[in-house]
Amino acid sequence: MSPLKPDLHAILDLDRIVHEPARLAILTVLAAAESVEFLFLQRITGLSKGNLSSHTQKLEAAGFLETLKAFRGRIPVTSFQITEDGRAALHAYHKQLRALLPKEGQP
Amino acid sequence: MSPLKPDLHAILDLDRIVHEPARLAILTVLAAAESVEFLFLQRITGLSKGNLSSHTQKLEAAGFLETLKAFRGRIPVTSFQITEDGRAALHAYHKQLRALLPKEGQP
DNA sequence: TGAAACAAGTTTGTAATACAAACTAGTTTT
DNA sequence: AAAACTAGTTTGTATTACAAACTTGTTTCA
Repeated sequence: MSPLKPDLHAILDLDRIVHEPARLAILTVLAAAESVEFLFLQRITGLSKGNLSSHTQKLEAAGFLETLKAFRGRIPVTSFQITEDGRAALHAYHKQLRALLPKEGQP
Repeated sequence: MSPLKPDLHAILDLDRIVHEPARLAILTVLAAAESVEFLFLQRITGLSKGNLSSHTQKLEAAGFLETLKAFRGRIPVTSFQITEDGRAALHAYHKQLRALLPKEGQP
């Protein structure tokens, strides 16, 4: 069988929740920290508040992160934590990408 | 500066034309052959005709492939060829992905 | 011969999406 | 107490991915 075919299906089967750049960026940050605050996330990603809010909601609906609402003094602070499922999904996504990326300098 | 930030922008700057899985699959096939016929492409990707047609149109509009219409006997046959721009975009995309993928087995 | 089935794509309609503007609810400043 | 600020969410919109239905032509069959 052609060596191309499996790669093609790997491409078409990529997890779309993770594949979206904004969400991949969010998960990447969350994977590197215990927990991350909304405003910090907004600043380093450059996403608008509305857009960030909807992506985190989508990631939460997928079970890939948890939202923690707290107060600092009297100001509300929303933080996010990646879940085990989220970490697994991110690793699986990385693995899929590695599998379909040609080696550097390959035709 | 945090080592995370550049990666984040690499993620958010991914070329959306190439990033879409269906189109990435198409470009991947085209990059491996002189030219590829519509129906062959449809069969190995599993995309519907309509979907394949609109993705190839989008890739053509981006200048990433060329559409060649011919006849085999009296039956029309549409073939596609990746352009230099398309190949460059695909390679750039691969490079960006490599840059942002953590090494295997890294936290 | 002409009707029905088939081939190769394209156009059209639709549901889902990404995104930012506008809004909400509360707090601090003036 | 009014104005300005903070932290997010909801709403509206333009784009998109996708498949169903259509178009144009060819072959088969009655």
